[in-house]
Parts: sequence; structure tokens; C-alpha cells
Amino acid sequence: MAKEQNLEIQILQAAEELFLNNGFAGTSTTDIAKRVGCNQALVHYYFRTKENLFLQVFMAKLDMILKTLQQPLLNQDADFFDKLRNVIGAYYDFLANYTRLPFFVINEMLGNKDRLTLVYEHFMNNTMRNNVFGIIDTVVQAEVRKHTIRPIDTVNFILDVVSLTVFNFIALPIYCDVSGCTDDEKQHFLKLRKDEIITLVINGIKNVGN
Amino acid sequence: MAKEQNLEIQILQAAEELFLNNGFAGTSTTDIAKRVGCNQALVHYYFRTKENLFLQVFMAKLDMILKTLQQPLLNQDADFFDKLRNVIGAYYDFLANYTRLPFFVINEMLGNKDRLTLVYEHFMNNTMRNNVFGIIDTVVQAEVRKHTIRPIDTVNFILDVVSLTVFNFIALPIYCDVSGCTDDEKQHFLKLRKDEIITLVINGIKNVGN
DNA sequence: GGTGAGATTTATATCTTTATTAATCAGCAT
DNA sequence: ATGCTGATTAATAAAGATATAAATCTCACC
Repeated sequence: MAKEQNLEIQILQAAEELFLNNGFAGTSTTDIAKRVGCNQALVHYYFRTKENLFLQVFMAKLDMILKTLQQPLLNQDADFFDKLRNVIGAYYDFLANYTRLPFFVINEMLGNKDRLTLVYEHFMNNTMRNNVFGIIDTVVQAEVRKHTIRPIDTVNFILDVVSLTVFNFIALPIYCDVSGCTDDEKQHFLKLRKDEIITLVINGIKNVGN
Repeated sequence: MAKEQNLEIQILQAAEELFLNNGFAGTSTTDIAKRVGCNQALVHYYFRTKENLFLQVFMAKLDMILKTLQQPLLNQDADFFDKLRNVIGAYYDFLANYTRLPFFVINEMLGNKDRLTLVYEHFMNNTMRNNVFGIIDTVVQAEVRKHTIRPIDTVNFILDVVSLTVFNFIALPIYCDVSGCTDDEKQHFLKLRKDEIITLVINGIKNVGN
């Protein structure tokens, strides 16, 4: 009604917020319209189906994740441990701004083969084109050969980092909801974890016999 | 119909399977009945509401998790690192038999304050009664004082272990679905990760200056 | 064999959701 | 003013979901 702002965009934003918080099944186009303050039919007018709308939100978020992962990795010639610190830090800071994102992505991929396939192809196009895995592998195994870090499979290495980083943001909202913690406490928690994760990974892969 | 087995139990089992795979919102009482092969009204006859049925499944699973976490922790007087190895191993093996459980629990707690509160109280009754956190705290900080491990906050320590262990089983089904891996490969993956996680944690908290 | 209790099904009311269609509205071009 | 176009709403069809009530079935027990 009031031309406050393009309703198509408002719908997209409302959808993003609701989908992120309540998932696909837990969000109805009626909810979305209600939040925007427009008619429910308008949601379908712009996006035709709920799945369309969802995919638009979903893929956009996925892109953000991938871009953030790659960026600090590609253009760096710092020492290995510094690079590691930077990558973990960058990824961590990104997720801190999108607390519910990791969970959302995982949630909506599980139990939906079609979406999973979509994501997988997207991911492969992205990482393969830039050869992200190859880069990590090269760097990591070089360090292994230099004996600065213990022998470790690159897949394991990546999973270690991702597990620690991502899981944090799955646990965080639960912790916050339960303890009703303030924004300050939340920030404190995040900072605490960030440093610990970096320390744990670096100590955990360093070659003790070095 | 055929008195193959108590239908109430069959319904509970079917509900468990469907809820675990598709979540609360993604499962209908009709689905559950269909899987059992009985009438949809029977589901309500036994459990009255879908939420009731869900909570029964949910709390039972939660109990399993808590019990498994506490058991190897309480009665052990091995050396700290061995104990750690055992606890991680036990938890890990348990989760390997309930691959979708961690995700399910997290999924259904987020965005549902009531359930979250329920779980929180349950958890507190359980851990507080047995003072699980206190035990871990005592043990960990004793090691810190002995300088066998670096100074580390107990909360951080627990989160490290839980992150690495749990996230693995969130990633596993995705990995399997995508790569269509065989059961053997799945087992291989699990074994690979188990050893790595234990190594990473132990190296990661060991006092290097020791 | 009849009866009563619990198990199971049929039928249905009510609600919600997605999606479509037709109607209305607003503004711009002529 | 008229009419056109895109934006928006009203109305509603169709499908699916939860839940309940009543009917039927089963079978142990007398």
C-alpha cells in the first residue's frame, strides 16, 4: 500500500528471516505476508511458489558462505599458522553476523535430496573452479613434509576446523535462549571461543616432536 | 489388524524414525499411521496429540544422550588422557548408532522456547543431581594445576570435545547422501574421524612447555 | 452364546496451507 | 477523461493436517 519500499524485496527479507529461524516447513507464505503486512497472494505473485522463494533465499546465503570461506584463503602469503589464524578468524567473524545460518543450511539440506544435490553442484562449481581444496591440500601437506605439523589427512584437517567453528554457532543460540544472556555476554562468549578454537587447532596439529 | 505386535509400540517406533528424519513439522500423524499400516485415528487414540507423541520420543532420546555422556565419566580412575580417550570414544560410538540424533535434538529445540525449557530443566536435573559439570571441572582444573594441560576454561574444554564429536554426525549424513558412499566407506570415515578427534583434543590441550 | 472393554476404523468437523483467478487500485501515456 | 499496465487484494478451490465422536470389531470372561 504505502510505497514504503519495494514489496518484492520486503518479502524476500521477511522470508529470509522466517526461513532462517523456523525452517522451510515451519514457515508459511501466510506468515511471510503477515510479517510484511501485505496480502498472502502477493508472495505468490512475485515468486510463484514457496519453494522458489525459498531457493532464492537459500542459494544467496550459500553463496555468502562460500565466498567468505574462499576469500581469505586465496590471497595470502603469510606463514602457515598466521594464515590459519586468519582463515579461522574470518570465517568465525562472518558466522558471528549470521548466527543461524550454518544450522539453517544444514537443516534444509538433510532429508531433501534435491536441495542437497543442488547445493553440492553449486559447491563443486565454486570450489573446483577455484580449486580451493587443492590449495588447502597443497599448503597443509607442505607443512607436513616440513614437519611443522604432524601427519594429517587434509579432509580431517578441514573437518576439524569446520566442526569447531560451525558447531559453535549451532550451540550459541541454544545457550543464549536458555540463559537469556545479554548481548555483551554473547559477545564475550564468542570472543572466548574464537581464541580457544584457534589455539586448539594450532596446538592440536603442531608437531610436538618438532 | 494382524496382532503382529503392540500397535502402540509400533506407532512410537514409526514416529521416532519419521521425527528423526523429517523433524516435527515435516512429519504428519498420517505419515506415521501410513508407515505402521494402521489408521490415522489410532495415533491419536494412543497419544491424543502429535505434540504428546513427539515429546515422548524426544525425551526418551534425550535421556539416552545424557546417560551415555555420564556413564563413562563417573566410574573411572584411569589417567586423565586415558579417561578423555574413553569418554570421547564412548560418546562417539554411541552417536555412531544414532547418526541423526544430535541434529534432531538441536533442530527441535531451536525456535521452540517451550521445548528448550523442558530440555534445559531435564538436563539440569540430570547433570546437577550427578554434578557432572562439577566432576569434569575438578578433574580438568586439577590437570591444569599439575601443568599437564594448558590453562583452559572448563566450558571451553567441554565445548571443544562436544563440537568435534557432534558435528561429525551432522556432517556424516550429508557426506553420505552426496557421495552415495557404501556402508564400509561410512565406517571408514567414522573410524578416521574418531582417532583424529581424540588426537586433536589431546594434543590441543597438552601443555607444550611441559 | 452374550456382554463388556479395549482396540481399531469410518466419518467428519475444523483449520491451515498453497496456489490460482478474478477483481480492484494507482499512476502514467495519450 | 480514457485506457493500459503493473501492483495489490479479495475470494476461493483443492489438498492436507489435527483432532474427535461414533461405529464396529475382537476377544476374554461369565
